[in-house]
Amino acid sequence: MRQSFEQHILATQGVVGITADVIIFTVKDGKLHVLLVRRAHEPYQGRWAIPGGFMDKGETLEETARRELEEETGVRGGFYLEQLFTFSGPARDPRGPVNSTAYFALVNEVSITVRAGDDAKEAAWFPVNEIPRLLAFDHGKILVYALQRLRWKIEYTNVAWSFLPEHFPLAELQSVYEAILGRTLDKRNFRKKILQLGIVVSTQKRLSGQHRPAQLFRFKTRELQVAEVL
Amino acid sequence: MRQSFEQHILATQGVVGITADVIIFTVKDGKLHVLLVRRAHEPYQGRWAIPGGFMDKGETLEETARRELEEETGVRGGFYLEQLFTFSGPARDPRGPVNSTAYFALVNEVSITVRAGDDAKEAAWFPVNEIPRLLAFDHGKILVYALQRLRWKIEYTNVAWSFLPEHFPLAELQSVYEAILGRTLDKRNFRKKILQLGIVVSTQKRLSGQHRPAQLFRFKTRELQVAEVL
DNA sequence: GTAATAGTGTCTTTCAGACAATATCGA
DNA sequence: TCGATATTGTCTGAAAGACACTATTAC
Repeated sequence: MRQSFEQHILATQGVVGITADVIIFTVKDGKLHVLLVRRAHEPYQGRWAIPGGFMDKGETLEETARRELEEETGVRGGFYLEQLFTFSGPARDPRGPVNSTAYFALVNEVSITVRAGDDAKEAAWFPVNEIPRLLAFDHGKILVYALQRLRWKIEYTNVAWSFLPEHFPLAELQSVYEAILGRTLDKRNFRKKILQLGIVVSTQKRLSGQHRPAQLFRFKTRELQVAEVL
Repeated sequence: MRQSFEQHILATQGVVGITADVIIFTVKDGKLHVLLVRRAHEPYQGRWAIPGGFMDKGETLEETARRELEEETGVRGGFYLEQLFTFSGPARDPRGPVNSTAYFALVNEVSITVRAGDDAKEAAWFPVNEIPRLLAFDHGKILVYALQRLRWKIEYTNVAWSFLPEHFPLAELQSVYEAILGRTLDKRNFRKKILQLGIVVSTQKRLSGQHRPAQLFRFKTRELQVAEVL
């Protein structure tokens, strides 16, 4: 029975590669960045690409995505990962049909150390408005889609926690929002809204430079919560 | 080169079945319905399931989904189709690993004629709150997810067009919203909001029974548009 | 006291939501 | 004129968005 099932699959759909690609975002220096890798092999050798890799036997797609994320960044937790879309079709990869399920990951800059994975000879952060025009495969399209989703997500949920350390001043939270949305926000209205939503709670003070020290906050929960932030 | 790519895939990921499953929604008799099929073969023979099928060579997943949709309902256009999520993992199907990409389709009741497809011996509409407890595979979970997404989509976009004919009275649009959201809406507030949004435009009058005839409206565009309806 | 950042309050306008009476048609 | 459905407006409360000054610290 198992045998005939496999044969049926091979006969009707053929051999299809299955990959998980992970668009890894972080906020660095007040700007939203994406992690790209330079491809070490054909096809698209030398082009920048979204990190990804083939599914292994017995894995789920999410496990593949987590594995790729760890290989590239070394994060061990405290990040946010969400499935984005599955891209398919015979023409995406010259080697043959490949189904790629894209995920996006949001990581805190300080919790990671970038390193190039297997199939890549180089990995680097790119500010989202300085991304190379030509990426490998259809990765340009995928990136656009991921950005849209991220912008939506940051406005309607509490995911911003994934970019921040446990404790942070509100000004830093605001700058995360500004980096992702690409516009400045009014400080008073922002604080009012965030505090009234109750997604953060205040804690102690903060050591600081030659100016008034800021109060530190933390997120009430570091799991996805729907909340109309903006 | 092609050969070694296929061999590499087979060695590392094995043979993975790829299906597109389509959750087909319609509004009938003022209630939201889902189309289910009764499985003709093992596994889960006799159980109700979401219609779906394996991808063919050279197809995209969306083409597979459209094909399944047409097989089951005969619709030829005027529907809405959107990718939902890709479910994966070695344990979903006893025959072996299967990646299922779920789509949801919204169709106008009158544009279709239900018929059982290949792998099904029967197809039927179920009101969403009278769905059999035990569905095949993990289809119960998938359905819950689809319902969430549909409820979100109807509140924030103009997709309601997909359930309605070209011309319709506002009361019918309202009943679509009520069927999907599962609560009644105030007529005055609903009309105010919809008209002010400008997603529908008025046309002529309507022949009717023994009461005041209603004005007919049509959607300004029958393509997805973001609009905060409710 | 100065430089630097943190923190706070009011006003206006818009919109969601509650609520009930009149209009028009066929019979 | 009755039965049935269509159509319309007002009020209230909540929240978004514009806007500028005071507070606290290190030096």
